Amino acid sequence: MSTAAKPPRAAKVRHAATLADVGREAGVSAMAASAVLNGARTSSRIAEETRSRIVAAAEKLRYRPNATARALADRRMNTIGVATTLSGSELNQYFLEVFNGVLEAAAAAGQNTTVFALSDWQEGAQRIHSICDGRIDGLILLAPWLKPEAAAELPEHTPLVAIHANSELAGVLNLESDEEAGAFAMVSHLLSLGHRRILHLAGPAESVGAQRRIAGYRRAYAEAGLKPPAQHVKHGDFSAESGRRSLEEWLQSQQGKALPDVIFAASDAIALGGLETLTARGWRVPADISLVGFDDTLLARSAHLATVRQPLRELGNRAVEQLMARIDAKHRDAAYRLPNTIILPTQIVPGATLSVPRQQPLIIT
Amino acid sequence: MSTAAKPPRAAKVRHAATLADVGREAGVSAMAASAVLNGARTSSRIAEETRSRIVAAAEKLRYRPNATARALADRRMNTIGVATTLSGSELNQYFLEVFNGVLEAAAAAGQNTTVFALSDWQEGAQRIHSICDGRIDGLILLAPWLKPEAAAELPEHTPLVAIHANSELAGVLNLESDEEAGAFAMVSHLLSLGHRRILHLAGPAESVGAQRRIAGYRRAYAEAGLKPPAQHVKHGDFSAESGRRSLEEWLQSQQGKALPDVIFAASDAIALGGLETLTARGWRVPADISLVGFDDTLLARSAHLATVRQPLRELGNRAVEQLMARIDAKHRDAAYRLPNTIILPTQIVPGATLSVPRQQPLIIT
DNA sequence: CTGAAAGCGCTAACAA
DNA sequence: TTGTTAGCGCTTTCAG
Repeated sequence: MSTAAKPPRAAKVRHAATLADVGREAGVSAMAASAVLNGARTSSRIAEETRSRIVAAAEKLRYRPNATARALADRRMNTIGVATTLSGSELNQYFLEVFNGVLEAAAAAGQNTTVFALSDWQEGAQRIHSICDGRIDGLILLAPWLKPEAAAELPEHTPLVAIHANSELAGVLNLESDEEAGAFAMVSHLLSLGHRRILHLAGPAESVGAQRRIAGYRRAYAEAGLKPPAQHVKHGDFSAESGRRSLEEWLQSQQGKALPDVIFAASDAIALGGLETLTARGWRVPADISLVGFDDTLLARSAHLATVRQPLRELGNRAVEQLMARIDAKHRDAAYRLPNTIILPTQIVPGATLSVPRQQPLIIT
Repeated sequence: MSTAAKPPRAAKVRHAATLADVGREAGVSAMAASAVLNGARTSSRIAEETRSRIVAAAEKLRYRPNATARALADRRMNTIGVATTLSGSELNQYFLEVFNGVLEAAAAAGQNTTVFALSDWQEGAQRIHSICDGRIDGLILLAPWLKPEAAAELPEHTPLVAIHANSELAGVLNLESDEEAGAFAMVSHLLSLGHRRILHLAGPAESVGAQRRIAGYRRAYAEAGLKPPAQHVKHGDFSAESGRRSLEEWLQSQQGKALPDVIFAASDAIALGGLETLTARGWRVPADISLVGFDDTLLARSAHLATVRQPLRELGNRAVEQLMARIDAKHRDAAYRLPNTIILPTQIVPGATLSVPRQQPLIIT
């Protein structure tokens, strides 16, 4: 046997050279190496000569700092999480746009972003707890649907921010856009164009977002001194498939009556689904019937759909900004569970699917 | 002063109760707690009585395992990374679809997914190194464009898998779809419908993906015993904006000549951009001119664009599957840098934008 | 200016 | 069956 110090254990997997390796190579301690290579505010400055020896050694050994070790010592991963339900097959444009905003702002703040795809919000607080285990410094909840009981169980040690939460979450900032005002503005605009029979293809009855769009729809009629036609709000979910089916069902139930002047869909996806149904039945948009959506996703823009713009990307930006503020506060040992609500404005987007109503209404067959 | 043992340091930030806390509470050691609460294969089984005491203590203290500590000890984060360039404003449907596949497969494998948004592949290997620092167990490179020099510098200690790499990467599995065959099949189909003047709006000349589509386009003519019309390949990039502009430019350069029978775009985005240009000039699709794309993104499906399907979601699935195999191999101390190539088939997707050519060609004005 | 020591929370090996 | 010891790689006091 030689005198070579045998390693305490056959390292399972070597990640790369460590600070200790570098120190050994340069003939200094690991902390000297740390100070030079990663040292943020290690007040003690290292002599120029030592420093260059260390740098050379690091270079030679291809030293790479290990993020998990640093995270353990710092209690900080420099990573934020985004939790959402990416339901099955229908690709979610809403998610994509918000996510882009998150990515953008996170990158600007020097943070990484990890995505947690929940199968269902009902697994809720439990799952969220298991996410907040040190691997992320803060979490964005994207359109969470949590029961009040679940909300009370949310982790306390990780800053949380929600976007379009379906109910208030104790101690969690909620970011939203002014959906009621957006719906109000759009429907008022439709009324001012002369439309009267406005069919609203709404979202789920339990969704506050859907409720707010309906409220805006009703208020627009009210403030115009008009009454919305009976049976002109049809619930479904926010998907294209739902838009297709739900319009079809509605039309079947209204045979022989007048075709609406315009369809106001609660999402772009619904609108595009509805468009399929209209086209399949041979109606032309907007000559025979106008169509407007809600969200202003890329899909809408590419279809030239008139819609209500929600500032999706900006919601993502703002969520990150607020989350970072809370993370920093926590690390400064300040209060970081600052509940609050931020509401961004919505806005009407013109498009090729909207024009004035026909003179003579068509009849539903 | 009381006799209370003062803590060694005022804990900067408490994550949650630790195993030591739980052990103390239950009157056992931390490793007993570890064995009970997290213990995978800690052979020594704990007495039932102790176990329940530990579980109770954990419950009471709301114990949560700390992911970073575990990662440091295990050298494993149970997280995979996806690196890509998400260029500026134009939302990337290609990314969304692949990413969905990745998320799906990663979730099934119990892994999380973190996204690294590169500003540019040219920062390349350097940036990728800084990503592979223990925070992820493996990395998927999405459509990387790396110079050979950069490719040689890729990290060795982290398994890597590429999707649609623009050049072979030493030691990195590359997943792709058969673009040449897809283009060949589509153009052959167009020819069989009687189309002859097929304008190909291609991608960047340096992109191998673009080159392969062009190769398929040429081979289809060749195998049909025909010659492609002169000046009927126009380069651009893969975006809608490019499709718009590049078709416009081409049309301007071809004034007075016959309008092509059909446009074969190298991406759905290009096709949709081209559609705008055609519509703006008053041409109807497919009555006046047919249009087909490439990719089969959601955008194409929603526009009923005829296109060539690349199995984007499946590419994401497969990338994760292969990556996991390599990560596992590495942890078993087996070889994990297994270069290879996997090519998935492409397929023609019918759509409303394709019909037979006009009898009399229109003239470009 | 530099090194020694302790600890972040967890796990694997070895004693008891 | 359980506790002890020794790290994973890095940072941060605190002495020298």
